[in-house]
Amino acid sequence: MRDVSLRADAARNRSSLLTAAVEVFAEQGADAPISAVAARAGLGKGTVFRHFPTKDDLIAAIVLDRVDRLTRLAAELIEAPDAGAAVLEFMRHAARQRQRLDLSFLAADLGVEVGEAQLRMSLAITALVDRARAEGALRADVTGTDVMLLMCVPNDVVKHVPDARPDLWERYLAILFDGLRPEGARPLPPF
Amino acid sequence: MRDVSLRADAARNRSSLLTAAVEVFAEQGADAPISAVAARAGLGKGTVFRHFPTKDDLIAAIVLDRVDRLTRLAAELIEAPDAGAAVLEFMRHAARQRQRLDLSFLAADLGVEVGEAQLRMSLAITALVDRARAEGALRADVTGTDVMLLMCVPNDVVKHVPDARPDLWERYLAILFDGLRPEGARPLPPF
Amino acid sequence: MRDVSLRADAARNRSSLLTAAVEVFAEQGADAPISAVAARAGLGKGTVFRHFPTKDDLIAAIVLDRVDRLTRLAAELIEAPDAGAAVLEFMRHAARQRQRLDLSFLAADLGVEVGEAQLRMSLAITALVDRARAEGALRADVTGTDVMLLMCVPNDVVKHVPDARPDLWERYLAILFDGLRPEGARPLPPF
Amino acid sequence: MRDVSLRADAARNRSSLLTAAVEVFAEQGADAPISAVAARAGLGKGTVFRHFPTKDDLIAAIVLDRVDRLTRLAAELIEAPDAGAAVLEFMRHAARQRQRLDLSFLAADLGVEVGEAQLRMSLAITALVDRARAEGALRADVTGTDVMLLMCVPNDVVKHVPDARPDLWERYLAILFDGLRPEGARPLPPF
DNA sequence: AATGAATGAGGGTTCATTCAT
DNA sequence: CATGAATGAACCCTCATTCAT
Repeated sequence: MRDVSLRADAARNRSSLLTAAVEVFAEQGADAPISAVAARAGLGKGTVFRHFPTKDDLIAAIVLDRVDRLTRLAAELIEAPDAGAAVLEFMRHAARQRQRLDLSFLAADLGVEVGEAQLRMSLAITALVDRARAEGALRADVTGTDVMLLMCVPNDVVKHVPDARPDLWERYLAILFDGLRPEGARPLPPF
Repeated sequence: MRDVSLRADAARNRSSLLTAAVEVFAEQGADAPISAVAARAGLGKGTVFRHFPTKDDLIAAIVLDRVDRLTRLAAELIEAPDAGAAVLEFMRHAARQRQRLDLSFLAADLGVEVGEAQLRMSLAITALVDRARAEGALRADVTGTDVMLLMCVPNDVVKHVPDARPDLWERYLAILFDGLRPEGARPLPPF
Repeated sequence: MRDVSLRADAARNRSSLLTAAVEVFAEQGADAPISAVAARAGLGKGTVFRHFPTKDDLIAAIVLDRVDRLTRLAAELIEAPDAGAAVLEFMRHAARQRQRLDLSFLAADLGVEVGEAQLRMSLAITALVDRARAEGALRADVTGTDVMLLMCVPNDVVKHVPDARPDLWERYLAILFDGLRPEGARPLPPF
Repeated sequence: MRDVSLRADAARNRSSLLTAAVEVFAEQGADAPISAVAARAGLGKGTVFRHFPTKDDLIAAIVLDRVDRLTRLAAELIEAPDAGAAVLEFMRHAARQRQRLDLSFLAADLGVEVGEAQLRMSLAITALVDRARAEGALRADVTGTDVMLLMCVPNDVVKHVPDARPDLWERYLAILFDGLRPEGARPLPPF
């Protein structure tokens, strides 16, 4: 009973830390000190290291969480009736994540676990995109990898606009998605 | 003549430093140590300081150079016969710069000089884009600011792909530019 | 009790650091490197920062300690039966502090806290001096401020004598105090 | 003819540098950068080192100048009719030098030349003081060394008073000199 | 002889990480 | 388990000094 409760505590702390880290890194960038994360979570600095032996581990955990979330989303959307709308919906979700951990969350050096998660996400997105393409909702020469690479663009772009309206990213998602549609598509350079 | 040669030495060093800094920052990110830049340039650490009193000054110099280059390019292209092709050419150039100092080079806190240069670039791009739009080469609801924000995307996107072919960015420029064309354009959310 | 012991450790270190800093600054001047202080205290460089976020904070802490000590001393001596002897005693104590942080500890830019402490000290000294003057133990035209400015002189003077006997400062305190006595006093230029 | 003019140039530069150094060190302290001295003198940094191979050499030169000046002054005053007034005059001169190179100009590690100059000054002052003491203008137990050590006190003391009237040092010279007079003198601790 | 560019040692400060309590 | 004190590597920056021009 006791260690159960302890584990509950630990799990709660781990979760607080992840939340705090996402916030802090979003606000201050990924080079924010660990102490800031600890403070935000209302915990001691040492506790962060108990849960994440390394700062990189903490970042990896954040990315893992995010990637898995997107994988699940893609898996759900695969059953949507309108595949094109599903891809758009997927990109909308990806872009909405107002986290400063931008495209770099695709970085290669985040450990095996994250790598595997990225692979799973890649497969799920590819499935989604393949279906949309088959239905003619996307241009013929676009792949799941393309979508994966592009999905953060709206958010990234907007990050550098001071005082932007919070939904400005939708504008760039729209432009981008128009570029993914079959209408008026010109042949793409190879991948 | 003599003091010219003196300055020639210094100017060459300054230029070496800028080149080295672009390379190093591209490889390691903008938080690479100044000493790495100095080493790459084959110069002493103190020499960097002599030319750029602050690391921020160094970064600002890089950005200033890049921005001014783009401004000049836009100014030249304004006279091109095909305005749409000119915008594409402009974006191609912007995307080709293999520098990790990505979109963030639009950041606000780089000093007045850079701010003014950014404004000049913004005006030049807007002129270019306005003309292309007037000719029907771009969708009716796209602005110079949009292009300015999007021009680095191809490069940014590709940076996270390990072992990518060096011209992969062209693929994403093509997608993006298709999104900027009038064909199949659906109305955009406001800026 | 336990966290008391934790704090006891930290407090001991803080105190070691202050002691070490006083010694090192006395020997090498206030521009001695922080690392020297740390080494003298047998602690890591970072520990100094933990306790005193800035070198100036460390200096301010030393000065604050010294000023408060003198304020307490003056407050005690105000009840002494012989006010003239009390002032002499006070100056003796002030001069005895073998610290190279000499008169400059009256410098203005040490932060509010030190400023307030200096004010308190000033008031306490003035009270002491006023009483002594009223009793005829000091010349009529001397003020607390004068004493405050002069109290470090014996120590300062002696610091430049190589191989001086350790109590040489008493000689100059005697001369100085004779100058503060009413006997043979000639009118002073104004403050 | 030419190298004569060159030497004249050099001598003028040397003198400019000394003046500039005195000013700069007085304003910013002795840790002011050499470049500040060079700038003040309107010369290049390298020229400073041509004249004074080391910063310490520059400081030594300043001190040497000052010490010799005081030696000459003492030598002149030895012939004054009123020996007591002569000592006071001497101290007045010493105190008037508004230079931040305070008492520390007695420091031991300034090189042989300065050491010898200090010795000469010491002898000259001692002669002056001995005569004044013999005439009963100074207390019987005061020595030339005492005066040498005390002569900078007025200036030192005042340096720490913000917004002091420029002649405030006279006040402390008066107090000090009253302490050196025979009236009311109490026996001194030994040297 | 003068200049100022180049150098690199050294100082203050930050922060990931370890560890005693 | 949690805490936060201690640590030291690493960074930016300053400046005395050297040296090519």
